[in-house]
Amino acid sequence: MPEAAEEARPGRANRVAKLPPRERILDAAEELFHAEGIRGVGVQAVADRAGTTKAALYRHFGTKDALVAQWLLIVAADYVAAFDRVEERWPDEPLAQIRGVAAFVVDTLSTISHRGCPFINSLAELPDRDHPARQVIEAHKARQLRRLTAMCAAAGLTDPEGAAAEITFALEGAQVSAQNGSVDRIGERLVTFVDAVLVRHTA
Amino acid sequence: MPEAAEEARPGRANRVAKLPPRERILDAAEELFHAEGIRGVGVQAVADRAGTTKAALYRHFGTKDALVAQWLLIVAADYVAAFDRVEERWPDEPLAQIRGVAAFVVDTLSTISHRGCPFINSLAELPDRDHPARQVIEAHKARQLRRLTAMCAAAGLTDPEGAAAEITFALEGAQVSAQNGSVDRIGERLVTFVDAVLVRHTA
DNA sequence: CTTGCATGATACCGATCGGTATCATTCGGA
DNA sequence: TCCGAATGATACCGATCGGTATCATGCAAG
Repeated sequence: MPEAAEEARPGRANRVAKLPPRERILDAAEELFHAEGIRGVGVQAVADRAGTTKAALYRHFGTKDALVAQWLLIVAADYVAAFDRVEERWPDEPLAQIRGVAAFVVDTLSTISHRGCPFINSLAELPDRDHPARQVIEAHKARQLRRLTAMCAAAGLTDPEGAAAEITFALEGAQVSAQNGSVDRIGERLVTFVDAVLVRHTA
Repeated sequence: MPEAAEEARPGRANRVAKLPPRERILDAAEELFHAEGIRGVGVQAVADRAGTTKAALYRHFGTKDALVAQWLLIVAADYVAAFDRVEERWPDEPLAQIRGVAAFVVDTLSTISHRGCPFINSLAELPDRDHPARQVIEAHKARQLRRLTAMCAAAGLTDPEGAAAEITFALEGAQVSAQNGSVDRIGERLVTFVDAVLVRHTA
């Protein structure tokens, strides 16, 4: 039974084992960049984790910075998918959509256990405003705020921009607080909090 | 006029010129770590900026990690001083104290122009939970939350812990939003927001 | 005046960094 | 079947990293 060797490493590994190198590298990058930080992980470590070599990594991405940008593009796509999901699940119910977005962030709070939001962390690690990953981050933040504002407007809230800004505060503050672990019961507090914002902005 | 040479470099530099090396190093570290990130600044660069040498740096701090911890201790002391100030300025007026703390954070929002909160950034750059600077960060966050909770309790708010947690969300979320620049008029929004929290938790 | 300590300058250490070059192997499509 | 592209392995490059050792200077207290 030769294929039994696939279960040698548990979890993610065997699922990834036979993917093309580009996918394996992105998978390894996601894991390592998030766990150790961008500047704390060398390209050799990423290649090793992906079961390939530095040469293959540079053939596909050309630069470590480009790899970082590609990784953040994937993370951003997860958020886009989450917004799509809540819009599909509660059509014509913008208030439910907003609560759905908050619930999505609450879910990520446990997933990203104590290592925080990849975008916030990357922003701290990439002070260079010309870094290719910065464009990805800014585009993501702008898109998220735009969709949130649209939901607030559709819900008939007074001052949709203000409501969306406050909700953004709360979402990002919750992720930071979860990272440093000083505040407990963050998920519940965040939901309560977003509800309060919605109520206050309702005529 | 020999002392006229002191005004050769504008701003901070001449004030620092004749301080003992330890102070100059901490001053340079504060500037560089915040601007470029901890991992983005080498000890040689800190020593150069301080007008001294690596040898002197290691004589005083022993380790780069220890220097980072000392730097964060100073930043934390600034926050402690801010809390002391609002308590001294509005004794027996806890609501005014809380608003004063929020105003202090609003002030820092422009000071730390687009480079974010040193604690949040350092947390992203130091994934190692045993890093000496982590203890400084955790102690700071815990102390800040404790004092904020005490103010909320003194103000007679229902659920002081909840109110303090929500205010913490807002303060940290505002700093992150200021860093990525996606949200405008952050200062006003933060003040509005904290007021709303106080109102909602008032019986 | 002299002694002693902190400082500044410099060279050096091994390790690791991002990135490149070379070459044998493998594998899928014509 | 054969060919060409993609892959894996490995060695190498210059630069920089955190950290150490050495030594001459300068300054301040005895």
